[in-house]
Amino acid sequence: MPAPVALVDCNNFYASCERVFQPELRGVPLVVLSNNDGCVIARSNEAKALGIAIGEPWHMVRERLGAKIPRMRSSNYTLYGDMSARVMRILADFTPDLELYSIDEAFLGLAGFEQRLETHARMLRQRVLQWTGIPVSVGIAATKTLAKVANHRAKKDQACAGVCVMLDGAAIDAELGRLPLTDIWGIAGRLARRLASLGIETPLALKQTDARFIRERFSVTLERTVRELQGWPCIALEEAPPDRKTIIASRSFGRMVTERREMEEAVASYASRAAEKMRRQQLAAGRIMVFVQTDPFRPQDAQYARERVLALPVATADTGIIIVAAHRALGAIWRPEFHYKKAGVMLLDLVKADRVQGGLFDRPDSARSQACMRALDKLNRRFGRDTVSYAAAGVRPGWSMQRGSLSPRYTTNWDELLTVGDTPHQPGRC
DNA sequence: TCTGGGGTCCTAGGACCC
DNA sequence: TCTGGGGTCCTAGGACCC
Repeated sequence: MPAPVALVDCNNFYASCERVFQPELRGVPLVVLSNNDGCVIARSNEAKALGIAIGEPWHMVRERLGAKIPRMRSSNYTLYGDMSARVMRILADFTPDLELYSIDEAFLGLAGFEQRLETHARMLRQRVLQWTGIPVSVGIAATKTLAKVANHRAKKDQACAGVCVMLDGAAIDAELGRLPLTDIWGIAGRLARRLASLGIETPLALKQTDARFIRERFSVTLERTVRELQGWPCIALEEAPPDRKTIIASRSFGRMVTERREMEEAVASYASRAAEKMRRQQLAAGRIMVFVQTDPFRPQDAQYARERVLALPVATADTGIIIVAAHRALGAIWRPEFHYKKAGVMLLDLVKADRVQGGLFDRPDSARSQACMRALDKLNRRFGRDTVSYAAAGVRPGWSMQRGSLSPRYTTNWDELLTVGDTPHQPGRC
C-alpha cells in the first residue's frame, strides 16, 4: 500500500486573493481578468453560477449578462505570488514531503499520517483559512491522479466540507464511473474523443483498459494515467522543483503595433524581463527566440506569424546581451506591412549558471564588455531613453569566461551580434 | 557524377497543464 | 471596439554537415 498523497488546491485562487483584501467582493459574482482586461481567468463560485467560462472574453460577458454583470478586477500577480507563498509555508508545517505544483496547488506526501488523514487534512484546511483567508480543498488518495479526483469531489460535494479521502476501491470506482474523461489530469478534449471512439467513455472504463494497449495506441504518458487510476503511483512527488527549460516573456498589445521602433521597445522590455527571471533562478540561456504575430481574431487582416531562434556565442544570463540578441532576431522577422497584436521573447537551452563557467563578462573592462556597453548605448540612443540600464543589463564581474567548457555549436560571432544596432534589415538573413 | 545514411538544427504545429 | 501568459513534451519536414 503506497503512502497516501494529498492534493491541496486553493479555491478560485485569484478571486479569493482579491476578496481577502476587499471584503465588499465577498458573496457576489467576481471575475479576475487577464492582461488588457481581455478575458476571464478566474471566477468566484457566484460567477461560475452565472455560466461564465474561463477564457471567455470580458466584452462578451458584459454583452451577455447585461444588468447582471459581475464585479471584476484586473489581475495582480504580485499579490497572488505573495499569497501563494504564505499558503505554501503553512502547508510545509503539515508534511516533510511537499511538492509545489502550481501557484495554487501543492501535493503532500502523507507517509506516517495514515491513521489520521481526515483530521490532519481538516486542521490544515482550517489553519490556511484562518492565517491567510484563502479557502482550500483537500483530496487524499493513493496516487496523484486519484488525489486530483478526490480534490475535485471535495470541491463539488457540499457533504465533504472541503476534504475528501478516497482510498476505498468501491468508492473510487463509483466516482470514476460518474466523471467525464476530461476531468482526469492529463486528458483534454482530443484525447477524450480518441478514447471515446474506442468505446472508452469514462475514467472507470479507462482504468479497466489494459495499460499496455494504451501505451501502444496512445503514449507512455497516458499509460501512466491508467496505472495511476488503478492505484499504482507512477508520477513521483517532486520536492525540489526541476530547473526551467525555457523562460518566456510575452504580451498581447493593447492596440495594434505597426511601427518598428515600437516593436523594438516592446521586445527589448520582454527580453529584459525574461533575463531578470532567468537570473533570479540562477540560470543562463544558450539560445534566444523572438516571435511576432498578427491578430488571428481579425481574419480580415493579413496574417503573419514568425519566430527566429538565435544561438548565443556562450550561454549567458546577461540582460544586455539578451536584449541585443533579441533585437537582432526581431530584425530578421520584422515585416513592416503587417499590424502586430502580440510578441514575445523565449530563452532556451537554459543551464545552471554555475556550470557555465562564465556568462559573458570576465571583467567589466574587457573588450567584450566594452563592446556590449557600446551596443547598449547605441540602443539607448536609438530609443531615445534609458531602455537598457547597465545595472539591469547585469554588467558586472562575477562570471569568468571559459569557452572550452561550452558547447561548440554556439559559434555566433559576437562582433557581428553586437553590430545589430545599425544594420538595416535584410530579408532572410539573420 | 552518382549514391546513401546518420546526426543536428530550424521552423512550425499540436496536445496537454495551470 | 473588445479574445491571457507561462510552461512541458512530442512530431515532422527540410537544410545542412559529415
